[in-house]
Amino acid sequence: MPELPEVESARSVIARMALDRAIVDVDDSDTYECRPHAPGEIRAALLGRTLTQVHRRGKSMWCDTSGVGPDRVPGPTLGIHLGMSGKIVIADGHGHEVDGGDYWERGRAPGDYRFGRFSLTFADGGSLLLIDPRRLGRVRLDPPVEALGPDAQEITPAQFRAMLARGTAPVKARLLDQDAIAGIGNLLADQVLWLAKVKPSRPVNFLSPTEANRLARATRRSIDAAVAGGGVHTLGIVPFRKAGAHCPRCGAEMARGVVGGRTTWWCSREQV
DNA sequence: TATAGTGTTATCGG
DNA sequence: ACCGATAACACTAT
Repeated sequence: MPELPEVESARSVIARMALDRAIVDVDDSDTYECRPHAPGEIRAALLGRTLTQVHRRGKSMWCDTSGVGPDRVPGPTLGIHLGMSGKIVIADGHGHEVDGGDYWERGRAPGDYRFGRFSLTFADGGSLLLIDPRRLGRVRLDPPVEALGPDAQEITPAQFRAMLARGTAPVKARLLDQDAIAGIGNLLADQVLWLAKVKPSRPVNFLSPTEANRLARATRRSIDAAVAGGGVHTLGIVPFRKAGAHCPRCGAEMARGVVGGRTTWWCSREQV
C-alpha cells in the first residue's frame, strides 16, 4: 500500500503521538522485519530513550532519539520503512487503537494486531506498533538515506529535468527509481503518466522538454491530491487499472503491460 | 489450488 | 563502471 502519501500520513502519526515519550520496552523479535539486526539490538539501543523528531524522504522515515536524563545524550536514529503492507498504529495503555492515520487500509479493523511485527512501549503503557502482514517493511538503526533522490513532493523543476537527463530507461522505470526521485510507487507512477499523457514505456532520452515539464507538474499535482485525499488509492486513474476499463478522459480502452518490472496501465489513445 | 501484489535489493548481462 | 532487467524476498487475498 504505502507510497509517499501513506508514509507522510504515518510520519504525522508519529509526530503527534509518539515523540518525547520514554521508551520502556521494545519488541524487535521479528528478525526479518529488523534485518540485519540480531534480536535485542534495537531494544538495547532504545530502552530509556525517547523519539525526539521524525523525518521522511520519499518512502523512508527515521526518528532522532535522545536519552531522557538531564544530559539528553543523542542516541542512534531509528529507521522505519513500511514496505508493501506496513502501517504505523498508536495504542493506549489498554491496547485500544488511538491513531493510525487516515489512509485507506484494505480489510483491517482497528485493534487487529495480528500482524504486528515491531513495537515500542512507552512509560504510560501506550505503544507504537508496526503492523505489516507481508513483512517486507523494515526497522533498523541508523538507516542509510543519503542515496535517495530528492523527495518527490519537494523536487524542483531543475532537479526533475536532471533526473530525466541521463540513460535510456523507460520513463516509468525512472519515476520508480528511488535513487533518482524518492517517493513514487506503482500507482502514483501510472497516475502521473496518465495525467501528463506520456506512454510509460517511452525511453527518457526521447522525451521532449514539453513532456518533461508536463511530468513535473503532474507529479506535483498527483502527490498533492493523494496527500489531501488520504492515499494513492484516491487518485483518478486507479479505479480504471483493470481489464475492460476505459479511459475516464477520452473513453479509449485502457492498455496493460509490464514496465520497470511492474504491472502498468495506460490510455491506449492519449498516452503515446 | 494458483496467482497477483501500492517495495526493495542482490545479481546478472550488455 | 554504468545502466537496465530480472528474480527473490514473505505472506495474504482472490
